[in-house]
Amino acid sequence: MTEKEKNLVSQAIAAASQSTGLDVAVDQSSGLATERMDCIITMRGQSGEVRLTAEVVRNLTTSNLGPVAAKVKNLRTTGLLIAPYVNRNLAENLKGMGIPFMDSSGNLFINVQPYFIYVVGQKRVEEASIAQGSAFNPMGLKVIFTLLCMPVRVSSVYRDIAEDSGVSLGTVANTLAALERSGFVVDKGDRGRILERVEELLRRWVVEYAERLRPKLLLGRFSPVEHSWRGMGGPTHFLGGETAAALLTDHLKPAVQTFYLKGELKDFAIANRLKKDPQGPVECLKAFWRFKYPWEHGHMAPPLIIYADLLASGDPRNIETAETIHERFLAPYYT
DNA sequence: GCACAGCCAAAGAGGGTTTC
DNA sequence: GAAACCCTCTTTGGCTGTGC
Repeated sequence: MTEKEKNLVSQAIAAASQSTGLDVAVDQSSGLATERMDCIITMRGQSGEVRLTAEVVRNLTTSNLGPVAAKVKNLRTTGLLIAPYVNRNLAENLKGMGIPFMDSSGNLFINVQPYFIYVVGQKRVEEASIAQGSAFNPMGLKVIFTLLCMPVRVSSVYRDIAEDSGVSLGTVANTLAALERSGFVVDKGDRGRILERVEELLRRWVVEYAERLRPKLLLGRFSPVEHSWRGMGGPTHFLGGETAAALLTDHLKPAVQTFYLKGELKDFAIANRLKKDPQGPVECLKAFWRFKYPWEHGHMAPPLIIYADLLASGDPRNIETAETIHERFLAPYYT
């Protein structure tokens, strides 16, 4: 965790102690003082003690609620989301999903035996902005995406990684250095570099992608004149999100059709008779990766993109389908 | 000596904030 | 709402180190 994330944890703990009267603290043996992202929060009162594995999220919004929720749910122990501020709407959503949270203003939801605590509506306190580790800025996320799609690439020379990721050499150097500092990349000297804690890196990438990179990739939304997404996808555009997931799992009827474009938006819109509509069900994003993902569904975006799109939607059925995508197309390559 | 890989400093671009 | 300012991020280009 960065210093500012540690500060956020400290603020949230202090606020939680005040609003609940419980003794809330960080288990110092859990790794808060290290570079690890998680830490263990203990809550003690007359009824007993509970231990929760905390995940710090700098900027919790409805758009990244899905991936964040999935990440916390996937923790092996009971998770706890710590954010700078959780408004009433977000609090209701998190409570509905059964995800414990606390913020630096004293809002919190805990439903872990023997405690049930729900505090909402506390006003936002002045918050320190949480600095982002440089690996998880938009350009860094492109590099990490390349490494997650092709883990062997981590041992390639910087220039090849830069080319595949569509970023500069300096960005690759900065990103790999940051990943090394956080233990996601280990330099084995003559034996090259290796990716570590891949699953954790993947979960973190998905959250940060929804929040920081995906909004920058959005080229526009459209209404289809004809409803004919089946059979689409090719060298200049890839199916993503619900559209690809529907074909891969037969578990969804896509409400939103997502396309990642290599070519010009104008050409794609004309060819497919799309009408500009900010609320339309067709979304077009820029395909930022430069490599050919090695799988049989060449007309689709890489599975990591599909997985991230589904989680970013925040829809419970999409989140369920995302986990199917994860089990079938991602997990086998990381474990 | 040459080619390649990695690192680093400086400059530019872009986005956010403040002021009028 | 527009302009000015500031800060952060990213790229560029050159330097150094290493291997052949």
